[in-house]
Amino acid sequence: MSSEALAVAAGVKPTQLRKDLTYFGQFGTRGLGYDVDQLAQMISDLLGTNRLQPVILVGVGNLGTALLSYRGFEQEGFEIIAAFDADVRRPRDKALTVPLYEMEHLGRIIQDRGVKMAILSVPAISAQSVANQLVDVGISGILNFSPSMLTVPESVVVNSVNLAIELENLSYFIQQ
Amino acid sequence: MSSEALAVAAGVKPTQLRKDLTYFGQFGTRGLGYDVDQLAQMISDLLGTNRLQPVILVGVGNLGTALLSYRGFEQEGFEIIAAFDADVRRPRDKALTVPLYEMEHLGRIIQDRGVKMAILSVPAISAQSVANQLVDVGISGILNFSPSMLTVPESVVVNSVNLAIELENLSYFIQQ
DNA sequence: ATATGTGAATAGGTTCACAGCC
DNA sequence: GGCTGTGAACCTATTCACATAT
Repeated sequence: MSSEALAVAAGVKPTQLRKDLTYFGQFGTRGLGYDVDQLAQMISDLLGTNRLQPVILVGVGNLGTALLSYRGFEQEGFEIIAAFDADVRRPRDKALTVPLYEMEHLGRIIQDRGVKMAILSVPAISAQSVANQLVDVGISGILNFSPSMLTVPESVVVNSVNLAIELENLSYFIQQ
Repeated sequence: MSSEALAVAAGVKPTQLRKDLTYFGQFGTRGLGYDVDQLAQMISDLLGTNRLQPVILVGVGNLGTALLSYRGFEQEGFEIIAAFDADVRRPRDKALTVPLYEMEHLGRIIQDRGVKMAILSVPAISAQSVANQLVDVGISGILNFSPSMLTVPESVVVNSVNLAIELENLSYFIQQ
């Protein structure tokens, strides 16, 4: 497949796609294009999604519950192996398939299962305190859904997704 | 409040914050800083979040249900006034507070309520077809949660959030 | 003939440094 | 004295143009 065709599929320009790929090596054949399987394998290796990665989720409220039942993660090679909440007895409307634990078991489970990444879906007010706990037990990546700035050591990576801001963004660009 | 203090709160550099603000005007006082209330008002005007904006949601599955019960949107001035699904009778585990309609009522409700923006949380397979329907009934902004590239007319703005990609992103940066 | 890989050119965004104003 | 606003300098990212390989 040519960079032209791949670029159309990805919604970028062909030169952009080629330039980006070359930062990681040479994967195409001149006059021919790219081997899609080989390319997918390479990207999967690069992202670490070639083998199933265990992930935990902290904060099983509305959003947390939805993220637990969201199929998209496992399709990309992630498995949410455990969920944690400050109140495990709080009423929840769905029979969870993922085991739900008290916060005190965080350290043990992360260590036992070699978990590197955590999904954080707690209210803004407790986000920093839970982030601190995650850092303490050795988590190295946090996907933060709470609308708050997290302060963490340099060695820990935070990726924040703020759903309300995504809507605000859209609201700005459609200028009413 | 100084740009220094605001920048710390926002997690950016003070010069960045000042430069960005000046693209929309002059809001600070030299030697003194910014009036926070006035600044918040200005940004709210700019984003169109100064008055409550009606929004609809299409696709009431796992993620859609969660988004409906997510409080973050209304806090920022958005109200999800209606939800739509191809199958309104599909079993759902939560008593929805938002009215749920068949897709055929899309046009009428959008017109009646002056809705400009839609949240799209349908499976990837039906995303483009539903996006087309949204465009047809006059929606001008789509917040897309499905893992697919949407093709829409120039006049329509799409903002895509792919939760799995956000995790992959994190996975890459923590290089295992 | 066709399509990649890449240096050079261009565009875009961030930071610096300081003049200007309170 | 303190802090904003902003041109200039710098850095990063995208696009062009074409040599290179099949």
